[in-house]
Amino acid sequence: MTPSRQVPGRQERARQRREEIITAAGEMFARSGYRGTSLADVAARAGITEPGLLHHFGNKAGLLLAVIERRDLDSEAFALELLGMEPSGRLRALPEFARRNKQRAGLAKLFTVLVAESLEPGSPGHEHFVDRYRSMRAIVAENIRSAQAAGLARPDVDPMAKAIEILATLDGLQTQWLLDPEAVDIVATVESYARTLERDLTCGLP
Amino acid sequence: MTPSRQVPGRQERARQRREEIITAAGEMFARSGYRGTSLADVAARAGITEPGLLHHFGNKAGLLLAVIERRDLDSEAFALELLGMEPSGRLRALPEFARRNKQRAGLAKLFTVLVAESLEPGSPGHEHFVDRYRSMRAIVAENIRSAQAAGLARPDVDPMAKAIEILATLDGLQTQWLLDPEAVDIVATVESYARTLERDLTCGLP
DNA sequence: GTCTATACCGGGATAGAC
DNA sequence: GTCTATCCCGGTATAGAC
Repeated sequence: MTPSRQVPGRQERARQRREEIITAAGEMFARSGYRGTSLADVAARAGITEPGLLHHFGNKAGLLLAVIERRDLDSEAFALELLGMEPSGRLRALPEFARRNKQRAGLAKLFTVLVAESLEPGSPGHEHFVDRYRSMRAIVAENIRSAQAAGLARPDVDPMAKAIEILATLDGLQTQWLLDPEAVDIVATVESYARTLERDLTCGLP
Repeated sequence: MTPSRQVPGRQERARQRREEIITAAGEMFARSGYRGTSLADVAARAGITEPGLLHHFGNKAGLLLAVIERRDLDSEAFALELLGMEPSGRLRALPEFARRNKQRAGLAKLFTVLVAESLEPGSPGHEHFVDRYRSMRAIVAENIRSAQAAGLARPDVDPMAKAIEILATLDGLQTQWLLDPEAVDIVATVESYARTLERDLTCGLP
């Protein structure tokens, strides 16, 4: 029997160590990208040696996948939160999303940087991001469909085309903001876009 | 006196060589990013040795800047073309832009990849892309302003906010398309977005 | 202007002790 | 599970001949 105790056990300690390393790696990847970050960079920041690091993740790509996985848990939590809301209030939640992202700019940057590094088929994260976008598009499209069914959106918009467009805009706003935070107020522009979207979906509606 | 002749002179030959190298570098940067590409990769593709390559550009960052400069000439040509059109026809030119970009996917990818690698202040291309986005936003905003003055767009949209939003959407559509060309038809989605935009700018207009 | 040769560093990864 | 030591590769860049 392996008794569970108050004091962290061996496995628990290891898990914590892993989490610390993933956090360190995420910070470095956001700054310099996957390719621009060395295992030594991550190891130094996590207070471990390179072999110690590789013990947990096998190789550098394994570390990347762990970082991506962690980020996904975070964004999934947000998606669930959004889906738990009234359909009519989801648009209004967008600025709140932006506000939260602004607090954790590192996470936003991580996503933007890793997607760009994953454009090429065969790169370590490629499959993952392809799948992820497909499922995000499907979720948003389904939302639009239900809004249409409820009479909250014009029936003549193509849900998938609009879903692509919405994700595109949010991504693009984020990129411009990350590049030049002085010139682009992410919260204000997302707020403005939410109004655009509301107008767009309801324009000409009885 | 240095006579200009029919046969390419020494300087002309050198310029051509430079252009060939820049082309090769652009292709490699688009595929693997700046950081993921080695001078050896570029040299091999251009049919030259590494020292030969460095003779022309000094160092790797110099090569990057040359690639960026070339890409800019291309996009400036498009901007001028667009500005030469009737204001009312510019929206309809967007899909044509997308169609052209589709033919030269490498150039689109190059831009997307390099922007992401330039998010961090201090990276080789950072200043350049900050400036470039600022001027693109200014141009688009000015276009919106003149459309408003001509009664072609609702006067209550903030031109700069809308400019940010338009560039964001086009960038984001491009990213999704590059990541997953099977799932995202870039021409169709840009066409759809152009309609969105037209509706948005004129919705409720007398 | 392009080459060969080479310096020199930093990268990822492994072996094996503790 | 973490360390030290080490391997070996590939990276950028320079020196100097032609």
